[in-house]
Amino acid sequence: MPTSRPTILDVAAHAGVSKSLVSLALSSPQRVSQTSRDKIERAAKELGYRRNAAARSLAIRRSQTLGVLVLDLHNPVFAEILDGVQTEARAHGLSTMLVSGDDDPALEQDGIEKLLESQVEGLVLISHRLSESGLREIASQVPTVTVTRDDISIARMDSVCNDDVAGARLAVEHLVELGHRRIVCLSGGDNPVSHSRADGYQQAMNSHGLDGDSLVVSGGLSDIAGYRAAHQALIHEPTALFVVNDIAAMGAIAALEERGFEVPQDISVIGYDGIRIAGLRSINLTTVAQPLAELGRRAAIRLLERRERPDRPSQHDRVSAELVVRGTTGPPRSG
Amino acid sequence: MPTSRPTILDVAAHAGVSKSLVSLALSSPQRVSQTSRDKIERAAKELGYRRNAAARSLAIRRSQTLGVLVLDLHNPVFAEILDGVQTEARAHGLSTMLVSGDDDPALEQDGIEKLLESQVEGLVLISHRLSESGLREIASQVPTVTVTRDDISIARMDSVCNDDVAGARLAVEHLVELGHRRIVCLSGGDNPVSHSRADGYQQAMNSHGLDGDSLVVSGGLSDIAGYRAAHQALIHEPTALFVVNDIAAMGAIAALEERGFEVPQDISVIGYDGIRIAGLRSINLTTVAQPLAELGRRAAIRLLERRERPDRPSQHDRVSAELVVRGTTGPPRSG
DNA sequence: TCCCGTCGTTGGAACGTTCCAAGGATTATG
DNA sequence: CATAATCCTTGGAACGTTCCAACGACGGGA
Repeated sequence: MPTSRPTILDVAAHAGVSKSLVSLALSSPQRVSQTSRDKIERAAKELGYRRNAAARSLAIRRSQTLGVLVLDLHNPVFAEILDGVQTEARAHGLSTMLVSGDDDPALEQDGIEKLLESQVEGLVLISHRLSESGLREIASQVPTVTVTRDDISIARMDSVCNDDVAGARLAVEHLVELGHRRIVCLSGGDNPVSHSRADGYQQAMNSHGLDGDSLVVSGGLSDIAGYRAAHQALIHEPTALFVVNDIAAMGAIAALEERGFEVPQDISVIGYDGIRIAGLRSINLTTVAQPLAELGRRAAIRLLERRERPDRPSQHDRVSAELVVRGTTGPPRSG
Repeated sequence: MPTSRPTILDVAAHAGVSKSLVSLALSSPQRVSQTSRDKIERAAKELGYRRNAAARSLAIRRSQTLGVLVLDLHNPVFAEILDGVQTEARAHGLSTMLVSGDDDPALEQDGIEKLLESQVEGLVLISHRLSESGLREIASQVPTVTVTRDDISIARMDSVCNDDVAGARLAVEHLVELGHRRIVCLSGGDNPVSHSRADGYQQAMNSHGLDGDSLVVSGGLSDIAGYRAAHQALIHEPTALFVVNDIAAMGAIAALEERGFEVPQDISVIGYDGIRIAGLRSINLTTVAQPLAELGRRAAIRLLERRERPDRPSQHDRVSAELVVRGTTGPPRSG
């Protein structure tokens, strides 16, 4: 700030060597003599030298950066996925650049534009809402992987998801084992994820001969949506609810308590996602947990692979979710 | 990816004009003729041209980017603060680059290094844990503002905080108005924020002549810490708890319910921070809400100001917190 | 003794932009 | 009709790196 930052030339002059040698000392120290190395190190420290990432990325023609787009920073799953991306990226010497769509498609588009201008070497899209053609265009320019969605398949684009159908079955199995029969599913409305989870529910119910007892109430993915859907579900006197995401499950529990039902004594509730807060003592939600960080890690790995081999076939990873039994499920009262 | 990206020269050749004109058309279109502008636009679209941010930032000698360091991505307040930073930055045509310290001081240091190498034009530190000398060095290189902490004052560094003492008083006032007297404070351990909030509690208790009833139990800022501290607090038969942050308050509520107390009928609980999840139906926590996005917005503004006038005196903003009454506070049973 | 390989070092070109001084064309002014 | 002013356009230098070909010095093998 005081004056402009020192450059490699300043360091070179100060150390009495050429700029090339400074550059070399910075990137592969073992290739310069001990004496020069010392001089350079000292000079750099004295001047407070710091290399200029822009110049570097221009020269080497790669940014060493991965771009990450999240739909909305407030979505609690995002931080955990991002964690995985960052860990893996860091292990390979890459930085990550994050932009948030803030739930606004225009900003989302804008953010991607920024990332591409920054020459990111790969793009992780966590719950985007781009059109197929938009995706196709992006994927043609840079290695891209979508996390959480795999409804669109595009050449040169990979995806990483959990197996929603299997996960939902896990949830139902758990309830059935506890002795429940009248299990209602609170679905999250019209999106691929909710559909798959509702499917899994249906399959599991059928395979236990509970077709007659099965019922899907469609709501939304939010707290309030879960709250409302639970009120509706109560008409059918369920002994357990399978809610397709944790946040909505939290809303559902609020509704049940409001109506005087105790969870899990009167009605059991199981969610889906495995977000951290749902594990806090005051909620203690039984759920099907996605390995969120693992999703992020895999996404980063796919990107690194495709960077090596841009034309390798698309890969669609499925990681399996895991039942986490906590305090909101138990045997039914009369079971 | 297919071949290397088109550059401004490719566009120029394709449009039959000079590179300089293309550059001009991109930055100030009104200064080139209609015909050239059209040709250039068409050429750029056809080639899928996208400007190279690295080259640009090298040439103009500024990155147009703000750096943000967060202590830990999982901290629920972070997203909301970041929101404010991004909104403000965006309004001024700046991007933001986020790095997370992941609760590890080495990574934190590393992240800052990365940001500085990227020539960020300002740095927002959200709950850092740097030493004073570390801070001083950073602030000497780039406009810096700390959010959430203002215990260290350094030339050329600004800070943005809420007024914890006043906020804590607000909480106590609320409880006193409801008729509570035996109000216990669950503090968050040995950090500046917790101390200030406990101070505010003490002041408010004194000013209502409740010195005799005041009691501070020291715990931590986590869910479990709140849970444990609540158990301790119960020994003193409080009618209300003031917990210095929302997450710990959630833990405290869990403890109370476990011991058979109903909230707020038997014991009222009020938190501090105003994190979004605590407002969900299933928690519905009364709290003192910091204007989190506003904190972020202000931080960005300070940075922009200092970018203009690097040597203006340090400014320490205090924004005021606000009482948000929800479902966990009410009149005491016998009041 | 001469040549060759190795080691440490160097200047120059390149990366893709922006900016500036200056060029040419056209129009306005005396 | 000459000159000035305006508008649009241009080439070249700069930004701070990395990389490459090439250099001299030095030691070892023939």
